[in-house]
Amino acid sequence: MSYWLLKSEPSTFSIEHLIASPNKTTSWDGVRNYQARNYLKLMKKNELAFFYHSNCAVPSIVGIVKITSEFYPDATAFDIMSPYYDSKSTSENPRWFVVGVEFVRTLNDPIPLFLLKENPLLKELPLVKKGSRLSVMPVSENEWNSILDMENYS
DNA sequence: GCCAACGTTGGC
DNA sequence: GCCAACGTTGGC
Repeated sequence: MSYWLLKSEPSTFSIEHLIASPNKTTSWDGVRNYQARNYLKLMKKNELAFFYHSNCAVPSIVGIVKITSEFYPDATAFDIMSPYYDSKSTSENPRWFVVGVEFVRTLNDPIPLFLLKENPLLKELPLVKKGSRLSVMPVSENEWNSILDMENYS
């Protein structure tokens, strides 16, 4: 059982968008970074992930989601009208993938990035490292629990 | 294979 | 809006 963290810009797709989606479920599309993609491919059904809002006024972990389906090809890469189109990804040889994600809950209070950075137990989390742009990352069980411990103190 | 140039991410 | 850090591209 692994834990994860997924970044999204709320102006593009926020956790409110996820709640408003059919069955509160979506396919996590548009990942176009090899390291992030490789983590997507490791995700197993029923594993949990934090939902993080990036590139906004107060970047924060805002909720928890569950993996509902393991990786399959990202159709947006085949769609010439999509901003995520990639001519090098074909249905015969797909380059990019999605997983299915379902809303679990929002946090009682979002945990802002600056507080995550202050927690010495999270020093190794890629999210808090300078210059880190990774949009899909693993979270260790200890880190997962440490973050949940912060939920009601922020 | 190197690396300069470029485009993107994302905190601030 | 700025810009540092990063990843990718492509000439050589």
